[in-house]
Amino acid sequence: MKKKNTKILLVDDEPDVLEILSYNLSSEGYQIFTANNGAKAIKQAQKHNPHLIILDVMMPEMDGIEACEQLRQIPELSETIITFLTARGEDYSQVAGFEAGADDYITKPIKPKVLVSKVKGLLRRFKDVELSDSNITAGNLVINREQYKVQRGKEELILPRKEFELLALLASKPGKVFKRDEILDRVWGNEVVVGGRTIDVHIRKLREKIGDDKFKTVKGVGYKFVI
Amino acid sequence: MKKKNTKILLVDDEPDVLEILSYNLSSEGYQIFTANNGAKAIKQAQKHNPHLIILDVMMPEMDGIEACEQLRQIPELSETIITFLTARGEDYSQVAGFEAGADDYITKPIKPKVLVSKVKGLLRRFKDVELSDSNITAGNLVINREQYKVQRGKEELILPRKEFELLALLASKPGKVFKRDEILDRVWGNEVVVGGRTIDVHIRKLREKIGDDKFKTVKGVGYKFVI
DNA sequence: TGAAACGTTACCGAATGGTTAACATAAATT
DNA sequence: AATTTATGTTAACCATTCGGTAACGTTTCA
Repeated sequence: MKKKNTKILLVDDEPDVLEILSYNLSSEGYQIFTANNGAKAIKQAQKHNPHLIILDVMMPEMDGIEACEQLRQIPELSETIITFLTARGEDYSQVAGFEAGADDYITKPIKPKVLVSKVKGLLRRFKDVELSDSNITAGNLVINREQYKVQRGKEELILPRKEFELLALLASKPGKVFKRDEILDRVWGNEVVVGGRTIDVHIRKLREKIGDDKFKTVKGVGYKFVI
Repeated sequence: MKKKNTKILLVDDEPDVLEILSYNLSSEGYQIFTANNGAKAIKQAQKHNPHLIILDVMMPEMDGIEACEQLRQIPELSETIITFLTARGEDYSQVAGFEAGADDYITKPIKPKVLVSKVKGLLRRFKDVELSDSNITAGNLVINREQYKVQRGKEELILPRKEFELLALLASKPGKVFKRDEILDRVWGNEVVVGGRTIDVHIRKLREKIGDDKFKTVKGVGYKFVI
């Protein structure tokens, strides 16, 4: 899964903290939602079903611990990772936090680099589960995301990254036509702007390696992978 | 043996940590003793002859390593399992810990569930027999984390720490591509920031020692170990 | 037929990784 | 404690390849 589709909910009563977290994480490409108290956090969580929730312990009214406990009651959020923000040295809140069902904690003051790598680490766990048995099988192709390789029958193909991503996308739903927009979005990402012929060239390369017949052009729309 | 008769000695200088460990383990039915420094730990151990000692590495005065070494001198405690509490990523303390005679380690932050199941596991091992299965076998390599040794066929390789950790990580899932991010995170730890070529250099050394063909580069993604 | 969309090729620049040596630091040895 | 050795990291440079674009060719369909 692309970062773009990874949702993070930030909960803190201080706007400044929200802002810095927000800035750092969204510039990493995550999709960010925020809430400034426990009640709103729960609403947001139910609405967006985020992958990760970063929760300040110290908040007026409903504190982080309580919010966490309530979040953990929501079945849809059972797979969500919850991590606390605590001031350094507040050991007790860590203890209570784990009891309330948190998976980790992040200590203030927040260092952007540490934050980002911590978040990556936490999400990796989630991704690993997602990816672990996510081999795509399409026709005589087996696409293994974890190993970044493609098997066609007995032979093993190693594709460059973009080609691999493109193939993986198309083959994830054989027969489905992916619009050019959609392909750009999911393989290249929204930020990057590339020229009009770029996709074609990559399709060309795939056709060369995998077989002309596997990739059909739907004029005016996009491409599809057929078995 | 009934849990009720299983004695556990907890040693940590932070009362909060003692409290949570104590709470979780005693609610599992174990008989708990505590100490807040190395010297007291030794006294307690001699007095109660516990089955398991959980020892924080970082303590003022006598640290966990030293305490462990002294505990290991006591003949009555030869059957006692000693496990360390370490912060995640403190690889070295693990090494030193094993050298000092520890049987295992538990990483902070402590998650109650993990703690309990780990403790159960340790005690089960104690009941059964000594059997270390923390060896990774990949191809003709046997990687022994406990002894920090690598065997290739009959010959025994001693690798420097980082090289060993890197190899152990890659070989833990042969075929899986580990992204550079992930490698940095898991071998170097997420606070440490090292230059961009550091991983490459270590891969180079491994390739020299283990074999060029075992380590494949996936450009733009990372490295994988292949059998 | 001609405009729009896609296909193809060749080429270039940037990104990425490889390699070596030098430097820094930690460990071991005396 | 001083010296030597081993390990870890960085810097500098090289080699490769990947991704993208331009330019032109081809198909499609009104």
